[in-house]
Amino acid sequence: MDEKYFSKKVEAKWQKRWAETCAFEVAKDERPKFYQLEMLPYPSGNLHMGHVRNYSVGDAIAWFKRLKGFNVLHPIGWDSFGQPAEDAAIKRGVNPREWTEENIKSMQGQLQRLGLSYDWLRQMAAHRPEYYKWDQWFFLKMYERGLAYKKKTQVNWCETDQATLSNEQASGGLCWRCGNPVTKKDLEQWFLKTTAYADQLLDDMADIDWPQNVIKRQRDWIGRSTGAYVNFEVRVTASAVPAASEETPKGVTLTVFTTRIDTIYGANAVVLAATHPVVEAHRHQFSAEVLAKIDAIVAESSKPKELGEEVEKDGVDTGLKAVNPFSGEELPVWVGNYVMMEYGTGAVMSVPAHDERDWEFAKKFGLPIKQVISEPHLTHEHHTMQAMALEVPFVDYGVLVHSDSWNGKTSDDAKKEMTHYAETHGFGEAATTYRLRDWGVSRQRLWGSPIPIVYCDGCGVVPEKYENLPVVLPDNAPMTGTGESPLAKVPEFVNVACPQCGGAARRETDTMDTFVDSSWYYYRYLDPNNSDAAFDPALAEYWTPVDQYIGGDDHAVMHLIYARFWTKAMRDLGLVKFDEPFRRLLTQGMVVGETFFDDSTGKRRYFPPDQVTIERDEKGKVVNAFLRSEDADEGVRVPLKHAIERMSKSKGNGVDPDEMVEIYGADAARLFVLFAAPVENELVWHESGIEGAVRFLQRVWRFVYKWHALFSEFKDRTTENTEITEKDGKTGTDISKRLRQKTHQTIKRVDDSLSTLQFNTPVAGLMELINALYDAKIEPETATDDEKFAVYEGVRALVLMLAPFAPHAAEELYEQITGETRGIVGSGARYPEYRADLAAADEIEIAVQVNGKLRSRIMASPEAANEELEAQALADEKVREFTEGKEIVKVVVVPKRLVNVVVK
RNA sequence: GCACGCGUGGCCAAAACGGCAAAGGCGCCGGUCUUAGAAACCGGAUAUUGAAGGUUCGAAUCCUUCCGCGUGUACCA
Repeated sequence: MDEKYFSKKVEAKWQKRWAETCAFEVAKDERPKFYQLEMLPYPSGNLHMGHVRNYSVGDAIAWFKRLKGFNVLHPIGWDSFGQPAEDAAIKRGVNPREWTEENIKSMQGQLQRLGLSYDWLRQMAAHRPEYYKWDQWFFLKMYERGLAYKKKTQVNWCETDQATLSNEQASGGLCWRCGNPVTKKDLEQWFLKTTAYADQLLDDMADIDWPQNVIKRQRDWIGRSTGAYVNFEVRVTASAVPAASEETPKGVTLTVFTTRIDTIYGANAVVLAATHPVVEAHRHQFSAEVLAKIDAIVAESSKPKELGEEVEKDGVDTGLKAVNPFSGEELPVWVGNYVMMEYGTGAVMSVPAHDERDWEFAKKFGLPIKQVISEPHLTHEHHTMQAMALEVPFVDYGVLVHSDSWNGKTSDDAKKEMTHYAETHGFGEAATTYRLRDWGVSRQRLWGSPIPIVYCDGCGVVPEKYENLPVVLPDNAPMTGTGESPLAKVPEFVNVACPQCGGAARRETDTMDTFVDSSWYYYRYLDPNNSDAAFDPALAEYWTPVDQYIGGDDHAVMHLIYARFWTKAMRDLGLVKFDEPFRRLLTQGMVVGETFFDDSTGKRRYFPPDQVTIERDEKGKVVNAFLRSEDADEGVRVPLKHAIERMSKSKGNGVDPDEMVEIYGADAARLFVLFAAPVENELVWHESGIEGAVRFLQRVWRFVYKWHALFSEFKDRTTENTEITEKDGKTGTDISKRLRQKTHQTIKRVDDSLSTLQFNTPVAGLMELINALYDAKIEPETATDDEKFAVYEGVRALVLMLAPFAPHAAEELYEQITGETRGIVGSGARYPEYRADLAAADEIEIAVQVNGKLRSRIMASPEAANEELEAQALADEKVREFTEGKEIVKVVVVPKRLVNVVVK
């Protein structure tokens, strides 16, 4: 054993050993399984610290579960379709496939140098025909079941990326990739019917263990709201219509969606989206002024909007009238810019007294405001005097007033009864609407899975035959970056015989959104080489669902909704038997770093840290930062500002994982990343922090080095039954007893922490344990048998518990102390056994307070009765000083913790 | 604007049910070693837990208000 810890040597040795022994390759067996999954990376060519964090966490869990006796499936693959490959092709003229394959190769090397315990034989890559064949297979299955369909719509279009975006990808009106505003464009698109599963997507979240914020975002995204459709009959009044127009549309009704049918007596108008069909149908009846206004609203709404921009209410009275079916009142029909055709029916009843938007609208256009819901205790007032003027809209539930026979009902009751009334009278029904839209999957891109559809003049839209899959991407498509489908320019691809009639036909030239690939990749890992099916359902039955999924929360609505949708569709195809793919989800925070910049010119100019001189005060707080003199213009001291920002090359605060591994070792890098902050928090990268991780590993190493010769005399060292008889812990010295106590407390602490997905606290626990081993000051030469055993037990446990965080070092140390050459994984070593009797002290310290202030401590057995503790506390000398001559009001005893004496 | 989350030494952070005088790491200070520094090792100091009220025998932990920060979201009827 080397006296010092050399990370490179240890890591090389164990990476080689693991590979040779196929240590992490698994197959179905008798053990309980654990499926540990991390979000697969896009093969950009470079790993960044965010990946390191994600995969270090996953690897820690994988190791922990292995030590706990599970058969752990821990795979990795490549999300290798997507835009950057195309960009590289356009910019540098490289072949996207070759570019992608090379990147995969280099990133795999980076992952291996980190020593991540993946089963490499299970890798999948989305861009390979063996994989995307099954994208197409699924697409056809969905097509058969009506879950894939084509329609012409306004799609979200990013001018910068020249790409269509799904609703999820255009959230907030900004492109998810480049952050630029999104515009609208009319295109024929393929859609997957995510809305068919809207209720399940919402309701099944009750059964999964996910972070609250992700669940909330999905819930908001699906946006189910329950209410009612209510029909308003449209009338055209003579006065509002140009004289030329004679026709009075008969039987035209406007259906509005409302969640507050109880407020219907307060409606002052029906407001329509500018593109509402009823508006379109009556265009010829509107005055030029009205038409101009409507067109202006349409034009305005298709413009890109800045994030956070408030759009002022606008609208126009069309002159049409609609009849409130409850009150019979005739209401004006307006067009309003705040009503969206995409939601509900594109028509709302405007109730200004009880809705903020309607309130604003009514205020702007001077429409009447009538209160029909009252706070319960004010109901009486509303009936004895005129409605009091509201100062703000009253949007809460309450009691109905000014609503004919419904007066006095609560909002809750009225909603139910009025909906029922509308139903029985044929002018409405209960209804549920969703914000969730179907998933637009067509992309006018090359680097994705071709959509397996053929257009035949004779037969129309024809699905490709299953036996013709995969529809392979041609290698020679011209890439122009103009936004047209590159595949359309490849005649050999486009021109094809119709699968149905054999006649001349054309292929669909759009490809699928790359989120299709990531919707089911975790099933392909189960059976990566299967050429007859996406995977064998029998394997899925053993390995899936995924037990623990880890990734960034930027995928909270996109990937995670699509993957859930896909699983439900697969379930209905009979491929899996569960509803949810990911039992437990963990979202890790960003890795950020300190940046230094000069913004005196109004623009931020960033400088890498090695060009910066930092001044600190006596406590170490940064007070000033300057551009290092040799890098600045002569004689000028340039003050710099500093901030904590997301790592990026342009800001000079990026950290290259390879470099960290080179300098400090993979173990230290991983240990630091796990220790520095709770996983879900931001992680601020400090170079000094990783040095601390190295110091800790060295500290453990030194301790093992000091003892390993002695341990080698023990026989059968892999278990706790050494020749040194294990004592029951009661007969040993105080020192060995205390050490064993710390060891067993740590065993429990680390176990509990890892089970609850905390990674920083168990590392702290291991640090405390090594500190305790040093602090015990036991020397190999002079130690008693008890002490030797206590040290051995502590070290062995420490090393095993270290494996999830620093596996290479743990393996090496384990071999050194136990002599086991097959290693931790190879020998199937288990997590150390916790013994509660040893973790508990036989005498514990009890704090004694007087009036809540700590005044003394007493020693007592953990089993001591409350009365005993009370008596002992009252008898305590220091306590008596404070209770002397005072009346004891009461004594509070917290078993095993403290006694509080309350005096007056 | 709305919703949610957070605020603990200079920094990152830990503390089941409210219960000891608030872990661990980084940084800082001192010492050993060294010609000196760095590294390494050893030792040390550092916190009325954002503010103000309240509940309680007892509050970092619960409640109220305020301040500060972060995230999500935007006319969803």
